Amino acid sequence: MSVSLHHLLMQTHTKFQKLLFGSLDGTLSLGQPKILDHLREHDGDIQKDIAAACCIEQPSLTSILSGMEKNGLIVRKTADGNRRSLYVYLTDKGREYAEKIGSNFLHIEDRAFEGFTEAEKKDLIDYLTRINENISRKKDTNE
Amino acid sequence: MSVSLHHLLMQTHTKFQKLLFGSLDGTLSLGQPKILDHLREHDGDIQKDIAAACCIEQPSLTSILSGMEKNGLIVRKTADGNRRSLYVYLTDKGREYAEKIGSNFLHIEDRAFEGFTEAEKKDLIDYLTRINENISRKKDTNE
DNA sequence: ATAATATAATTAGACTTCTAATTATGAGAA
DNA sequence: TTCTCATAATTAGAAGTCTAATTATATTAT
Repeated sequence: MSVSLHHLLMQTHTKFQKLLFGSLDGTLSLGQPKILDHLREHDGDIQKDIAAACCIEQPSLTSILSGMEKNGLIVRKTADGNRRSLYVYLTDKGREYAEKIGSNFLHIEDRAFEGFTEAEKKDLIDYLTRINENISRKKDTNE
Repeated sequence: MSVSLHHLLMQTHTKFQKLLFGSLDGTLSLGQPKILDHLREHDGDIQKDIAAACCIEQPSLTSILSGMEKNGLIVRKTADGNRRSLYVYLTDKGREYAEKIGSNFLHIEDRAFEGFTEAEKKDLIDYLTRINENISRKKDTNE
């Protein structure tokens, strides 16, 4: 019996996360890096969209953002007279950490791809994207 | 800027986990399935090895196993006059759930691999294995 | 044998994450 | 307008996860 896909995904994802976290200076807590990494390219998203992109539920995000706001990494604002949605923005301090995280992720990916040709890299990304689409699709129960 | 590897891993792994959990009957809590899946083929492992295989720290495992033992899914025993290591065994009830989990994982993997040729499947597994080795290796700091 | 070191598991305490329920707001229909 | 339904965020409470420190046991060296 060979290695299962889900076990490989678990192992690889967990190691990635731990490598990133270990590359930081101890200021951030475990749930924060992924949020900062997302905001780095999506500053101003509303909370609902951040939660979806970071693969966590909204209540989990509420909890993490409260800590981040208290520590001056982000601010939450309403806009357009819409008082239901909250728009989230990086502060200068948050931006600094976000850039650091982005850069560290790049280094870790370089290391992960050591020995890969460009074609292999592309294939892996394509395969994972297809896997992702396959399991995201609502299951066809009747055809 | 294309999708990053770590984001794809996060997304795919999380969806895998949620699909599996959603396929169960609500009896198990979130941390338990991966332990049962491991014990399915490694009954009698000591806790240290289970933690490593399931990519969690020992204290996290202690916490999950306590609940599982209380719910009659596993038992912990000493052996060989060694009172330091604890060997973990599935009960009949635990075995039932473990088999169910194994079978559900297979179905989810089938769905994940929809549209893949055998060669593509093999390549994906190989690539992930290489990624995994690359980021597991101690970093060469001086050569 | 005894002391020093290493190892397996646990405890303690903080943060993350989940689901279910609640609050507040927005949008659409009668 | 006003009622109903939908949506965004939060609260509440339980379980998972982490690191640091502790307990208990085993191994190694003197």
